[in-house]
Amino acid sequence: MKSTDTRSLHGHVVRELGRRIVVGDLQPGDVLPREEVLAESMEVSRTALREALKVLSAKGLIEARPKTGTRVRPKDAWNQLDADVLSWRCESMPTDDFIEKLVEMREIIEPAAAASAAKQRTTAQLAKIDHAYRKMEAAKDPDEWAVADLSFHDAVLQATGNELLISLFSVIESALGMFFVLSAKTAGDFKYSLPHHLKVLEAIKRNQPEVARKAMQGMVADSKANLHKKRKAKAKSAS
Amino acid sequence: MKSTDTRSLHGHVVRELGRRIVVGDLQPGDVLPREEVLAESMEVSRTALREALKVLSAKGLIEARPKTGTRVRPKDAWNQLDADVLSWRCESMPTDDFIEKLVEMREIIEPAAAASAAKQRTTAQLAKIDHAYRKMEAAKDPDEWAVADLSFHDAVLQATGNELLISLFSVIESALGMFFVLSAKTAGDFKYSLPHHLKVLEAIKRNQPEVARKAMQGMVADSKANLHKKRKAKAKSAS
DNA sequence: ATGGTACGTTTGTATGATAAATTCGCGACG
DNA sequence: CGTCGCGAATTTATCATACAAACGTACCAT
Repeated sequence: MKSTDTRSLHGHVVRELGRRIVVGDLQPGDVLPREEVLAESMEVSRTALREALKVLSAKGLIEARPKTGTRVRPKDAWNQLDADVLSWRCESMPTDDFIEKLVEMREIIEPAAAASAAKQRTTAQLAKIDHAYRKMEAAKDPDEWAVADLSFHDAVLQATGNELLISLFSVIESALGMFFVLSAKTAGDFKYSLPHHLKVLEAIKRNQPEVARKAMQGMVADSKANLHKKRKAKAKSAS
Repeated sequence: MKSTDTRSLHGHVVRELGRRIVVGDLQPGDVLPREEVLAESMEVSRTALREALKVLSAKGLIEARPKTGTRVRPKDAWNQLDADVLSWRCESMPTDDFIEKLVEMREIIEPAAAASAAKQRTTAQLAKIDHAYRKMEAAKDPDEWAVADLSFHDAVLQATGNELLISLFSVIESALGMFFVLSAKTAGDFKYSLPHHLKVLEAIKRNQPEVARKAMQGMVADSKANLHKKRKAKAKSAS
């Protein structure tokens, strides 16, 4: 997923202000300093600042009005599914509660996607899924497996033919990815979920939506349980 | 859902360019004129144009690089779940295919939300759902019923406690709403789905996730069938 | 032929000025 | 005494211009 690059000047301002808002440093209802002084405190020109404000406004984080000033909008107006908003939350607020919500989204999306793929798939799309599966099978190390795994799930989503679903998956997965980084590497047998993937593949091949749904449900549930185990182990080692 | 207002100057440019891209008038890979001439053709200053471009960039529609120019990004980079992008698609491309995808999203979200709500709900959240249901029951005309219906579904989503799900629902529903506008008004009995809602309410009250899921599934399926009937009737009257 | 360097084009940033919009207070009138 | 309307002040919105930085391209040197 593409996020605003922090190299450019206004990009840095977007990230800085966005983080402050998402983190809660700036709370909904708060009015920010007027553009002139805010620009000075950020050490950028008013032009660059305004471009940043427009971007944050597009993400639903702020709202600017003449005379009143620019204020932080209530949380329910935020574009929670924006890639940046999500990544900012992940950077600073890795509370178990939030990860739980991400996992819940995955539990909803992936089984539904598998079922839809089993209905809609073309042979070309099936071939891509099959190809990804073979890559997983052939993976020699956790890194190879990780990219193959991602392309498998991506291929399933593509097979639904629903770009809304694809976009949603892409956002959620990239956010969850931040917590999965070392997941596969620390696992004793990184291929343990291969049978799950095979079940999904077979069901999609045979056009059995409900079988595919169940199989994917099992896979996600397994992954969830694994994540819990990891987090507990991490918490123990930290204490 | 909050969309960029078209009253402001750059807001108008955002909408104009956004529409052109989403509609396909400007295709992925196309490079648009350089800022100076584009600003002139839009009859705005380069400053205002650039603010608009930054917003479109935040939505993933375009990408600007020095020397190369600004070009339209591939469709799979677009923020398909952005409220504006969706509404632009709805304005100009009301193909049955796209509506189908929106409905599919709803079929995925709502039953899952109902199940989650049945698990997580607080008594306060239940009270809100109940309150919305009574408003539906008491509705005297299709307009009253429409707002009560929306608040019912919204209350269910709120009860999941998952702001990601809430945000997703909000976007999808507002897009679908554009096709439902006259739906209730043209129905002979606009309260026909009241029993469905009651089933969902009862299941959530009794903390029965799977019952709630099934009930909501039935409701959405019914709504889908109704929409199909409407579209066929409309197509017939048009011919 | 290949590699590096100079140049031109386009976006990025800065600055200052003016327009438009909205809130708030003040005053007039009922 | 209350209410309505008008004016002033403040803040964002827009504009015009200038300069800096980045990137591709082409040319030159080896």
